Amino acid sequence: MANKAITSRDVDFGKWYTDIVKAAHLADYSNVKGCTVFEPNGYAIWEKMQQVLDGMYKETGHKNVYMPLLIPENLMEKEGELINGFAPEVAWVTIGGQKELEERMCIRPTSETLFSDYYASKVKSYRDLPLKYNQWCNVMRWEKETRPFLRSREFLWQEGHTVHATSEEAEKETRDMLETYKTFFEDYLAIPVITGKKTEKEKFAGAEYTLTVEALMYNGVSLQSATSHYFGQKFSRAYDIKFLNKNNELEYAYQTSWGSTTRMIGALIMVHSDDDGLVLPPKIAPNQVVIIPIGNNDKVNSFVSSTYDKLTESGVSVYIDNSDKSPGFKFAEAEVNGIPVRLEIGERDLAKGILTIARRDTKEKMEISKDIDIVEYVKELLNTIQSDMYNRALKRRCKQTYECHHLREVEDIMNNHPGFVKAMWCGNPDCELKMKEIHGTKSRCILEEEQPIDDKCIVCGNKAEHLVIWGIQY
RNA sequence: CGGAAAGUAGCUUAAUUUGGUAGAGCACUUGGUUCGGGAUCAAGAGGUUGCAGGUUCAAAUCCUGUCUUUCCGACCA
Repeated sequence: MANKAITSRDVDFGKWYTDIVKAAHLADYSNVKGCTVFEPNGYAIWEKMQQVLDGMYKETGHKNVYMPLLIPENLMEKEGELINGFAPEVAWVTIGGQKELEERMCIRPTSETLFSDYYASKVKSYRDLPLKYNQWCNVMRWEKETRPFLRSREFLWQEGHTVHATSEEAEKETRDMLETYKTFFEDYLAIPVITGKKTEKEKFAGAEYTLTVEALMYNGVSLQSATSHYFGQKFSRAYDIKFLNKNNELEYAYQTSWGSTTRMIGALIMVHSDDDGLVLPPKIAPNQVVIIPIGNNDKVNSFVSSTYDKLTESGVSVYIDNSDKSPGFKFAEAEVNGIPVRLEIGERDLAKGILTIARRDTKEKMEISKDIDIVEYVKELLNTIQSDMYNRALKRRCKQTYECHHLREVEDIMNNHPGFVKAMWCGNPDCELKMKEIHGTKSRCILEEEQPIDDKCIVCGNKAEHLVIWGIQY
């Protein structure tokens, strides 16, 4: 039976999304537009994401730092493209409501300026390089339209900023971090992604180029999910980050930055969840298993606690729902919250020598012998759920990806059943603008490794340069 | 930032048209009986009607402003 508090995702996807956010207690609205409260369930997912990503960064030689929240105006403006790109959404600070500070300051929308200024003072020699830093923090961008997780004015993220002695090394870093994101999305979030290069029009303000991880949501809308930028010497020239190379020549350093945000929680919802609530992939679920005792007697209680101990010792995150709600209520609540595996332990089953185990993703219920090696069984089930979730998402994305050779095909697709459109492009920004007239279809990224599917641009018919994935974006 | 709609208890809402003691269901608290798909009985608590002004003997209701939310455009992770 469907959850009464949740609108069906096939009826109204936008409403369904916010219903899930509220029903699963991920976030709540505050009195400031675009600034939400991260509730325990939502924040726990973020902590898990942080834990995994942070481990990956550390393994590849990155160190965490923390930069100030405020950026002085003169620092912000040194690199022209960045400030031009961000100007409309930068929040400036006033004191006591009206009084401007002696030096105007803004709340960071991103921290390239702060890192670059810092690096300028630290980098003297090729021996100082590379510097590979990352920070976990909040940033503020004054968006017009907001949605929990997907687009908020304040959001949490990680931003990596690195400096290198050569362009080769910096470009490799840009690629490596893109791969890290891809691995994280596919192996942990169970979300298949497409990677590629942003067009000039869509790239990060101030970057030489931007690499991106793009995912397709259940409703066929695409979501830019993480980005990795190569800056070349753009920022080092603006901020004067110079070092002496091995030939004793003064040279500007090469930089990168890469980021991923709490938007990933939104992606998790829109790819996997259903009308009964959240569905979490086991590898990112703060709680992987819930044990629901049914009835209250010594036999049940001792079996529950020994099962709990075994699972906990083996590293499975598990909790016992000991509240005095009815079993049916607990089942429904575990489902809304997206707990991957539910173990129902009751007198009736124990008498028969069995346990009931249910998986959240398929809602399948199985009866297993109570003498089975529960740790092994649960671990295998968690792995199965993880890969099944990925495969289902991949299958859906394949179904929602279309090769197009004519604009009218794109129009037909975006009208009736949106998704990723693969089509050739000549490289002219005017053709991107034309494409945008079709329900706001934008280039998501340039596919770099796939074979061309046509020799003409789908918009103007001139010689095609790139195979591009197009989509309607969040 | 332009266009549209909404805001009454934690949630869903009644009373707004025609100004006159803000009422219910779910959730919550206490006690009992229950417990294998959102249990049930009894009692109880919870509101300056988003906020600020104005009109009036009287405002949830009418007027003005403002904030928040949702949808549609423009901007964006």
